[in-house]
Amino acid sequence: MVRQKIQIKKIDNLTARQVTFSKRRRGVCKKAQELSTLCDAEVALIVFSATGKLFHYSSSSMMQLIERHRRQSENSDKLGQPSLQLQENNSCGMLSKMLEDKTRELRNCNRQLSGEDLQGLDMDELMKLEKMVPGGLNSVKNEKLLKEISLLKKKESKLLEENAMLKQQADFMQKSEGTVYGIHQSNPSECIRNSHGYDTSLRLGLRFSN
Amino acid sequence: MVRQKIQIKKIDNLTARQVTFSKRRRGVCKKAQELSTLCDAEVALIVFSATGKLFHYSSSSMMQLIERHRRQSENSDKLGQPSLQLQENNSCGMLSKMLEDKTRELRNCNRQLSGEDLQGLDMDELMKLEKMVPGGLNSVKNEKLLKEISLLKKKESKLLEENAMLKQQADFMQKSEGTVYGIHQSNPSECIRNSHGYDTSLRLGLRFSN
DNA sequence: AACGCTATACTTAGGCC
DNA sequence: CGGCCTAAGTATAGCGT
Repeated sequence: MVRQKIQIKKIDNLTARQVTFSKRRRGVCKKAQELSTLCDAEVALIVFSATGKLFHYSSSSMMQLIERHRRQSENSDKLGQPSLQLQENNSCGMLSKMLEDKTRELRNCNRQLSGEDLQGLDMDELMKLEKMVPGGLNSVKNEKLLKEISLLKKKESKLLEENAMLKQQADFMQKSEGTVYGIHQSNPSECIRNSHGYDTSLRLGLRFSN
Repeated sequence: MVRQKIQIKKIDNLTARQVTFSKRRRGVCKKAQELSTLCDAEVALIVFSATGKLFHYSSSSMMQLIERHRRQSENSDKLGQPSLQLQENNSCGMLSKMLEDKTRELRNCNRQLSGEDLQGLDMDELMKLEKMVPGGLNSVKNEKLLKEISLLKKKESKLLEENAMLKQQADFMQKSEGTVYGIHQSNPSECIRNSHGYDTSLRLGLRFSN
């Protein structure tokens, strides 16, 4: 329960990641808003969740801010770009290059999933693939095994408890045939305790004297 | 020198405002970055200082994110934007849309490879998969876990057996004695119940005649 | 999944260079 | 403007519900 310092890297556990996302997303939004208010700045924030959901904040008009950003960043690129036209072409070119990359990556990915052999890939691509497969299967499986173990352990202790109970019961019956069964407990030391230290006889609503 | 809680309103003092701006701007940027890394989200942040200076951060391509935002928010603006045609004709937009599709597809792919989609599978299916996947899953650790599980299962069945026997014994003794164990509750209010309010004696399969 | 809690990690106001 | 410092104020990880 002691909060740990966390590494800034992708959170493995899906649920935890979603929870953190929703918490931190609100956090960032708040910060962005505060910045805008406190310092009279214009702020736009766009967030896409891993599942593609969109969240955004902007201190004024998002469109306006984006427009302004586009103009300004063009200007700051200004080291004598041959022409605006060319630059536009460049962004398109960049996009299409990225598209190409993604397509190739995707192809590798599918190959991997369908178990095709990787003979045709070169070293670089193999390295990339290695990074992409972090032994997820192993970890999922391990988790399952661990869960099963803990479940079994719980079962075991329950059974043990019940067992002890029954034994005691049998013992008692043998010893005290025909006696009176009062509701007092004269000897605390005979109190039946389970592994948790609780007096189980209480739970049964039974009391036996001897 | 005692730090005050600050109001979220424009800071009057110019210098203080600038200092705060620069500090908080970095703060927000960092948060945005962390969000993107931790939660596998795409984040774009645009900030204009009051003096018009531009700062920005984006987890991937700012252009792509803005494009995507534009499309997505148009979609949520619903029907018949006249700009739809225009948008389709915009080659950058089209490229970026394709890129986005690929990215999403790739993400799904990677998710599958990294095991997130395997959470729903049961052990048998996992074992099957294990045989299909080349990476050495026959780790010592796994074997140990499996051994522990089988041990626990053995224990469990032993206990169950023993338990059943004891119960039988108890039953038998009760019947053969045919006696009354004064546990009948003349006063319901005296029934001791556990914290859940259940009468546990039932759960133990014990019966007392009266 | 969203909300509440609490201890702890992180951010940052206010100083001073 | 950017660093460094400290104490105060906030955000949030890890729980439970």
